[in-house]
Amino acid sequence: MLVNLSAKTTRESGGKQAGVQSIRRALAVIQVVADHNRSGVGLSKIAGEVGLTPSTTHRIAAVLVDEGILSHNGATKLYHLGIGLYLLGSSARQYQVRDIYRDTLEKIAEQTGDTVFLIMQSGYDALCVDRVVGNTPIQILSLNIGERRPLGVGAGSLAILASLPGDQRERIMRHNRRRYAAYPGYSPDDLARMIKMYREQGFVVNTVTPYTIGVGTCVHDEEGTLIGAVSVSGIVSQMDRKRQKQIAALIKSAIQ
Amino acid sequence: MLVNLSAKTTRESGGKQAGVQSIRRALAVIQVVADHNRSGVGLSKIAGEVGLTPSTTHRIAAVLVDEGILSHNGATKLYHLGIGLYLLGSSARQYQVRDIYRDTLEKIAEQTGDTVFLIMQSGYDALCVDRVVGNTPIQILSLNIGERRPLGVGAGSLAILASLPGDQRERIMRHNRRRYAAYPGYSPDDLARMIKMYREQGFVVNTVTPYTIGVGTCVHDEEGTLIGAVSVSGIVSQMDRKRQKQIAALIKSAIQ
DNA sequence: TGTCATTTTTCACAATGTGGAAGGAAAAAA
DNA sequence: TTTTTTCCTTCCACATTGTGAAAAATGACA
Repeated sequence: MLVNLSAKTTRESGGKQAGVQSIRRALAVIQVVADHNRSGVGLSKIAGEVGLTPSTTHRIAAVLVDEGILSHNGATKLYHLGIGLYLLGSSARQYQVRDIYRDTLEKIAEQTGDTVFLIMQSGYDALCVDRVVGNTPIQILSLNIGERRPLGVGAGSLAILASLPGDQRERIMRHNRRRYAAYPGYSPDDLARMIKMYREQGFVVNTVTPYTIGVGTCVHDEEGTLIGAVSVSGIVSQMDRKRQKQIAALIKSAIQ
Repeated sequence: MLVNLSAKTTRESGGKQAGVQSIRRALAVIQVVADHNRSGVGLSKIAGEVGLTPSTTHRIAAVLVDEGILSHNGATKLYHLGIGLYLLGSSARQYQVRDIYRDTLEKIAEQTGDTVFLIMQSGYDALCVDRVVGNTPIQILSLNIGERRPLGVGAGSLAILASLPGDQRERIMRHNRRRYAAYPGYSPDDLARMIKMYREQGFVVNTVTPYTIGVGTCVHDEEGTLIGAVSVSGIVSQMDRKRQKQIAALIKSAIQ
């Protein structure tokens, strides 16, 4: 074998799981085409960039075209992204707000030096839609983009829960009751206290990962509809009461 | 084998090409998750819908999660679409206008009964971004969504070329000179004549597929920037000069 | 505590995916 | 024009990769 992408000489060695080579390769092909989507890419260039033989690349690209993920121009022989990929991506519209708040998050991260999160509600969950890290040496990365937590767990997550109408909030908390048990400091009493805090002062402060503190507040659109929440996380020692208030004020002014 | 998705008993039988089973399966898994993206889906439901065993489905879903295409909630065991899929879909932004003009195209298709196309420029190509078929028994489907033609070939395509500034137009026509040769009725003289027609009367009429005629005109945004073109295709016998003008007027009023 | 419904891991087997080689097709050079 | 080069596509023997039944693990519910 000329190329050995995932460095696997025998099954299961190397660490990566086995049995999915071709799927990984297909995704790599799609990524290369995405990188050259504007002008299009030829087969041999794709093959070169993913490190496969032209024949294997051709077979993979042919299925992707057949499935509408890529499109192929018979005259120019160039591959572009297909309508199928766009439609699939459009199904993932939970991430759309990301584009709107990117700049705002970056601004907050720059001014605080801490990690900033954009959180949205998704059913009974809080979904992390975006994350920007600051330039402070210690960053809180316990929550990745695309990850979910029970609605209520985490600063942004809790801010959303607290600002929901009472009946919805009750239903969600009842549904998540068992899930809260996995997090220390999320007893019904703790939750009630934090929700009250949010309603009184307009932001919430809490801890999910030990030794860290998050400060969060909700984001609404011009009409006052709830969109999601923005939160900033740092280590406990750098998050005294005064700084918490400053950060809450900073978030609010950044999101207008 | 319990299930036989692409009906393939021995290699290469059945018609579909061999050697890509797992990629097709992975795409099927993504599609099922997309269908249940709002609420999330469990493994056994995915397995049931794509017709695979839980173990195979699990392996496929695990790679997709690892690659960020899907996301998986460890607590609820539900799968959702991942940020990776959204980002890939965002790379295919050439299809974005589609969402804006969908309704307009459908309206035109209903009123004319013919096939309506939304065409955009993409480099030296015209890209078919959307297509809506009418209710007339004969429909012109020679151009599929995602397909490309040299800019200038086709009614919408030609309308775009004709409305570009002179120097750009020259450069594109020079680049495409050889490609035009594949289409009858696309000599330099023919092209010049059709471009002149567009500039004089605001729409263009031409033939790519024999026995069919397309009528096309450009779409601009509020500021007058060129977005693309809309065209209507029907069979020659139903496209006399009078109807061509009617259709051109109809398109123009529909797109405002 | 035990039962039931899931998800996850394991493993022997062969079907699927592989890439070298050869055939085409089209562009570039002579 | 013909030759050379480059790139795309098809073919096929081989073994790596993907498969699914079964077993193990997890968790919900009573």
